[in-house]
Amino acid sequence: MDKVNIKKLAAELNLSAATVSRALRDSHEIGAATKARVMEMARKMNYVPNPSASNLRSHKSKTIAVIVPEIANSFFSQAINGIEEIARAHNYHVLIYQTHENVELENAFIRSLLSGRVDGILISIASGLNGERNFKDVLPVLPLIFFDRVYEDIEAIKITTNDYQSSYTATKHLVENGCKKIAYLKGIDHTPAGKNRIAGYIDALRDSDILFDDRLMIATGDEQQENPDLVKNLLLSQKPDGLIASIEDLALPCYYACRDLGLKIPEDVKIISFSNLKTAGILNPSLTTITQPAFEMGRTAAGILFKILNRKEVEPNQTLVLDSELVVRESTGSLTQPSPKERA
Amino acid sequence: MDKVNIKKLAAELNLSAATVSRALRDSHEIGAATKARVMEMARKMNYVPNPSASNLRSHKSKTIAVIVPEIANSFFSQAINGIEEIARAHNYHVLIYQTHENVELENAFIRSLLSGRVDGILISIASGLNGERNFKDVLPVLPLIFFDRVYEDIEAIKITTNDYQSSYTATKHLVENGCKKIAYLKGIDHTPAGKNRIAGYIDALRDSDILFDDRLMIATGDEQQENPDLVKNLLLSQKPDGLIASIEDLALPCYYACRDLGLKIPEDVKIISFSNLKTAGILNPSLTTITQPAFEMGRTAAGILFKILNRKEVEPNQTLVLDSELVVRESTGSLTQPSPKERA
DNA sequence: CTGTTAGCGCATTCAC
DNA sequence: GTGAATGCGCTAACAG
Repeated sequence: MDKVNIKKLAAELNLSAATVSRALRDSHEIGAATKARVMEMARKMNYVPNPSASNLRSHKSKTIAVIVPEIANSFFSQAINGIEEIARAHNYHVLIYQTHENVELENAFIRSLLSGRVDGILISIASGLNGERNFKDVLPVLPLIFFDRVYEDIEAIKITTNDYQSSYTATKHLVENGCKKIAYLKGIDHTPAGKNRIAGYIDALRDSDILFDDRLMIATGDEQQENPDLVKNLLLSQKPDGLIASIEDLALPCYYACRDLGLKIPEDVKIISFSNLKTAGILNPSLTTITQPAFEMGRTAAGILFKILNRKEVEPNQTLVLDSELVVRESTGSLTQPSPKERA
Repeated sequence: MDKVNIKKLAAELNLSAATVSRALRDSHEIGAATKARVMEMARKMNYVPNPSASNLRSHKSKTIAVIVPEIANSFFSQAINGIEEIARAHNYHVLIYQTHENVELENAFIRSLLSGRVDGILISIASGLNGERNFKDVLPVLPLIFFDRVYEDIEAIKITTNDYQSSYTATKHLVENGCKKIAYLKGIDHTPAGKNRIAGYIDALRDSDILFDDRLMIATGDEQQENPDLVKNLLLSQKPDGLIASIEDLALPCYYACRDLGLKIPEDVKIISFSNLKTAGILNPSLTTITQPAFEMGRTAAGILFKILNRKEVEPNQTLVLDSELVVRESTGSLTQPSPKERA
């Protein structure tokens, strides 16, 4: 039975419930000897505190929420990994919600979290057009930290990656490897990340004295089905010698499009894709990827949240920008060192 | 402020707290008119119920826990995706814990969940040697459902995939495609899944009149670093013409080993890997994979849990076996249809 | 159909 | 240092 509560512990120890409660919380006004006795008995009786009762009284849930578009996405699952580790270190619990890019669902989640169920929220927002968002209602009530998919129209703590820079670097990398016509495959292009990636591409072209040709920049769809054809059409009509896939899901369509057309990678077309798949190099030894520090981002976001929860100094409304990594794989077989085992 | 509670609502409405509570919970003993009034006022006053108070009284947390070895693993993240969707449909919240294959951590999580924090647990157990497990202490207190990594020494509801059959099929597939010497790369081999995969391989060889040669079955390590070399040694010393990678992480080492040795896939060596990576086909058009129905498994496990929570009929101690899928990719470019968009 | 009473388990006043 | 009382917000049990 799980009926062991503070009262029973107290009775067993000939102490009052208040004393036991204090001893368990390691209060300074309890003698060391008593504390030891209480702890010992708690262990022996297999006492487990009731979090609901504790929350109700203390207004601390020991729980944080993570809201992301999709869990089964290598970036977000790595970020959640990082968050979970930090939470665990603080003896906190982690609630997970996925919005599937649906803003209304996101709002519903947030609303339901305004009830004291959690002490803070980490969010990577849904890409749905920025309709009604009620983030402003959250901030006075709970710490809210944005990571990766940040919300622009609000002053808050935000953690992103240098999308502009990495896209710029990627484009430059292709130029330096001889590409003259570099195409860009857009993903979700109304987010800050999407915009920054496009800007980096365009600026890198400009700085390389290559004329930007908007026929080389195409929108892609949600479905895996159509994208290979979109890329094929692009390859046929524009004959680019380089491709930048601005999101992970576009790497595979590029690969298949090239194969179907008999184009060799990287001899005929060089490809760089944004991707957090650890096995991305598998695609082709020549596939260069831009990898976001998802795990680190999760840890960082959670770290800041716990600083706030522990009332430590935190720079308000800061925007932290973490570096992405351009991973170039040589066809010699020695692949650039992947990031070290993350949980080491 | 979030100070609106049932009492204030009641005062505003000239009703008792109990009536308001019942109205909000849509109790059948409240008149439609009153319900409407209450709901209206609740909305107007922006009332959000306090879950801790509710839990404390009702012993229902509206929360379930998911315990997995790693979140950032395509199989588990897809499973969590499925779980989250079902939980969402039931207006439940989902707590996530990762054990990193550490049994003690797993025990600690479970122990902390015996406090009323959750109404049920879905678990895929850590692979650490089956030391002290306290699953038996859980069952009388909470519904506990095992998925994928099930615990053998307990009577409980378990959901797995047909590891034996899929490994058997994979081996047969290689034989039918001309392989005579098929090597097997072991992952974690003391789990039921690991054992079943090995058994399927061995039985398929036997049924194909191929002598099992244990030099063709090698253990692999945790680190990406060493595995390519292990595979290389195997390829050099045994010269197999087929490889079965029993876990996802082994596909890449196989690929690199072949490349480093100048072996062509699939001409010189055919490879089949267990893998849940949607982009696995990316490796090589000829890579055949065995894909587990992770999403479906998550949905199924959660579905059964909610049946239990809703006191519906559930066959006790059932073991459900879902089918894995052998996905053969043709080098013609038409890849076998991937599973349909999961959240459709 | 609605109100009154009581108490879930704990942490925080105050006393002493 | 410790104990006795009080109430966090809600819902179950019992009235009526």
